[in-house]
Amino acid sequence: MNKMLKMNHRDREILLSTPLMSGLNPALGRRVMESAAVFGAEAKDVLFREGAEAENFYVVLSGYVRLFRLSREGREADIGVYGPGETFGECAMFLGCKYSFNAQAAEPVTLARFDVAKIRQIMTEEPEFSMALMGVLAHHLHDARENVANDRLHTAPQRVANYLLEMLQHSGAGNSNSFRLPFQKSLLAGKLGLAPEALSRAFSMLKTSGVSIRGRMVQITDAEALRRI
Amino acid sequence: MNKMLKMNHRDREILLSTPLMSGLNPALGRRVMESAAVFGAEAKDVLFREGAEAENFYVVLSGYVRLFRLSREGREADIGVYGPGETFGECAMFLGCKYSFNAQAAEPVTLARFDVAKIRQIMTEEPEFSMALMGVLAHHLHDARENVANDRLHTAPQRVANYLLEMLQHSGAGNSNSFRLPFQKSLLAGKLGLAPEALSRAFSMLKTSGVSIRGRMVQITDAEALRRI
DNA sequence: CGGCTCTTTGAGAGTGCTCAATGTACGTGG
DNA sequence: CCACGTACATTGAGCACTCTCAAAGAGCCG
Repeated sequence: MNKMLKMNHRDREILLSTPLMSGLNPALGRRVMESAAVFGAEAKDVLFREGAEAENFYVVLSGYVRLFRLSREGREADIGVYGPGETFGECAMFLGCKYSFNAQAAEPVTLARFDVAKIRQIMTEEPEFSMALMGVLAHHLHDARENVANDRLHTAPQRVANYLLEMLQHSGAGNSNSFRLPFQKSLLAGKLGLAPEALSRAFSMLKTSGVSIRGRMVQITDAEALRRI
Repeated sequence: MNKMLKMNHRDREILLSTPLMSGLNPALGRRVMESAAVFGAEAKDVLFREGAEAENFYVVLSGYVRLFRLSREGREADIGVYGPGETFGECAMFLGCKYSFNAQAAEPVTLARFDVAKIRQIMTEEPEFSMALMGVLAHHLHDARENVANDRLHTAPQRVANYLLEMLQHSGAGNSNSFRLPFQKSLLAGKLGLAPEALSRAFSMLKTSGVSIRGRMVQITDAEALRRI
């Protein structure tokens, strides 16, 4: 658990193509990279807990990470799921340096860990980096609000249909009509604010709208019908 | 509607004590202020629509503003409610300069409107301002995620109890056990993701936990009982 | 006092959760 | 290579919750 790794060429490449870093000039990119260290974690490893002192934020290099909050009775609610190229935990820098949620590896992952103190210094000197980070924050904000609206406006089958259509866009650029779910169904259920059973039932309802599922493979024969759900 | 006003001393004072501006050095504060104009709007006036070109963001000087999204069938879901001293619409600057939600005055309001182009210029030159804006973004992000978790973890009476306890903190610093709701109950219902009827029922359930309501006045006789809900 | 809006109350239906049991996939070890 | 075990996924039944629709009540401003 939390095994330190040497940053290899591939890690570096992924980091540089991240929304956080892709726009930076080469010198600045190198400087930011120097405040990062790469490590691996196993499925279910806790990366940090709500309330803990935030000395780092993270970028996912491979695998998926789950952010969630706990109720007093111990029930969990997912707040977001982040995959390769995405940043998480950065908001704690501006919220009293305390994490406001829990983070857990949903599967074996490799992560880049950034040092908050060093990054904060960079921000005071390099507006270019601040702009990039604001972009990330704004994007996360947009996602979170979209989640709120989605939960409040749409039923389970509608949320699932939306998700499938979104995935269809992002994979194969629209020419293909099938793709692979990027992670476990139970994780997807959490991301959509559903119990696993509800996701399962939603999938079986969508069969009548031209969706077929085998394992993680999804095939969509009638995207129009999905949009009408 | 959208009546332009001259910025008076009081407006200036409120703006300067805002999270967005309170930390800035005087010269920078003046410069930021110069990119703003004050105006008033009536209840239900639309300030901007989802998808519209974002040339401004706003700070509330008085009254409350409602942010919401629309479903295809025309149902509305509130994403946030912002009051005096709070910023909204700033995220659009980083999302292709398109607003991603609708904004509407919930009552007569006065607002400061900031010019995005000028502010963007300031950001490239003044890291101090960027830091402040990142603080605002991070805070909004935190609120939005808290909303998601709240919706998914808590029932209507629990959400209302949470809200009342929060309000009790923020008003009177804890020595008083009563306060006034800052806006209409129907707006509060929307903010909490409830139909007005559900809010009403939640209030009447909370009567047995030492909450009494008359109009907008709330009295809490047993805060401990509320916490246990 | 009358008219309007906001709020409350009631009844009914839809939606998703919990719990429990069965099915299925995958990885391990015999 | 097959048998087994474990974790994941599906299915069913019952229940809790909140929405919708409809009507009655309260507050506010003219």
